[in-house]
Amino acid sequence: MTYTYEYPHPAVTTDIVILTVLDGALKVLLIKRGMEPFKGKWALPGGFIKMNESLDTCAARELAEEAGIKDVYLEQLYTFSGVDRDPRERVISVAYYALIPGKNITLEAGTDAADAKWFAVDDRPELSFDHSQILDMARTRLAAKMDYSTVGLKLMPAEFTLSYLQDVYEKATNKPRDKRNFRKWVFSLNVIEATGKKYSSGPHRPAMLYRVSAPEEVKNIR
Amino acid sequence: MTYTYEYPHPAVTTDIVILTVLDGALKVLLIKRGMEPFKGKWALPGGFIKMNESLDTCAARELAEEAGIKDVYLEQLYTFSGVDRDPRERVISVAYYALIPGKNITLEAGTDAADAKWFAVDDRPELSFDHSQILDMARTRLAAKMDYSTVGLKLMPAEFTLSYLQDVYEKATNKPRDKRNFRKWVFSLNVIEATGKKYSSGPHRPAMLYRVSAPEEVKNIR
DNA sequence: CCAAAAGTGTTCGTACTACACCCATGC
DNA sequence: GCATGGGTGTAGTACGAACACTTTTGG
Repeated sequence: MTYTYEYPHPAVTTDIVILTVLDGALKVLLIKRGMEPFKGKWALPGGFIKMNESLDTCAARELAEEAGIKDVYLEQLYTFSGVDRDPRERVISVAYYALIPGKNITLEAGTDAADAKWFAVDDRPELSFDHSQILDMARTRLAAKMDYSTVGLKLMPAEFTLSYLQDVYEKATNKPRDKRNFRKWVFSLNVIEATGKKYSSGPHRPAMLYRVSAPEEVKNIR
Repeated sequence: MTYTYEYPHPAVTTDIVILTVLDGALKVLLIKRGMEPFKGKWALPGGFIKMNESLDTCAARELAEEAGIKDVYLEQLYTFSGVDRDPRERVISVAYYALIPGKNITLEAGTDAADAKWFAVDDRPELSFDHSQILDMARTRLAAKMDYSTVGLKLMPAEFTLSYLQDVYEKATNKPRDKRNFRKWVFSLNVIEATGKKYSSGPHRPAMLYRVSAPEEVKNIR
């Protein structure tokens, strides 16, 4: 079956930058391409939009299909439209970024899950298409947004220590923070609460565990 | 001539929210539609992308064709993709916003220029498609961005007084500013410089005229 | 008792807020 | 000389930045 139009139409895809902090570094999930073009090279997960879904839905679907990831924070980033960005045909890509907790990540089997892998954003292979540019923009946006909103909490698991939270902030924004100032700042936001539990991780004082008070909400600061 | 694809492709358009401060209010340029759907109703200028142009180019072209406006600040806003946002066919719209100085505006004749008109954003007719939603987002984005960047200067003519600048900021962000504090703030940014000229507008002390130091640059603050 | 990370307060500087009067001009 | 908008300074407050030691635990 084919589809015919009176005027030429571009193809439209979503590409998703899936970010997390894992093993002490900001990481991105990449997929090894199984088909031309760029066969065997790494790329962001993504795919063509269907006629009966919105872009948000498309991004969420691709995330589930290609990476086995569901129910995560997903936000539209930017739309890329370079005329020659895809060698096959004219493709306009609406980029999204997703934030997921760095703990308890199991890459469930998707279509290509065997070829999905986490890479440190700062030590990544050459990417397909203009995906390197997209990744850079996602990273910049995340760093900026963590300073004026509470998106950073989307990188947190259900329960976490303040040291872990600080580490995630430092890795995601690539800036060191002072321990006492960071804690004062977080508490002043009124977005986390103590669970009452403690977490022992070695021969030293155990840390208090916290949770996000309103997990769904992302509020702007300032 | 027709165009055929193996899979269905959506149409892609750009829609442009052209904003300015005019007669003491934030205004948007709307165009009366000459064709169905929504014939006779007001809409944002915009149109379908061509196969050999990027979205930025498309937005700039539509701006020139439909409103006769060239060489202005233009920034991608968001991509709208509701399945039923256009009754004709599946259309994905990449929204842009443009900022232009409120003085010396002459609506040069474009294709539909006779039917282009400025409306106060707060007192506008019912809009076609989802353009009301797009306009609201542009307005919110502008107000936010004027607090942490120097985009606001894109609303300034070549030479302007500080009172006029303050008025534009107040109208665009919908918040009053203290005169002395506003002036201190602007000067601390180091983005405007005195021309040495004065401007008399009535039976009172004439105002100093200023210009933007680096007209092309838009820098982030904080 | 030793090593290791958790937890905790104070001081300082800067930036934003609030606020009221004199100045220069046209008529 | 009077009406009108243009132009200016200071004091108080709040927020971010810098900075070091005690606490609790496991081994």
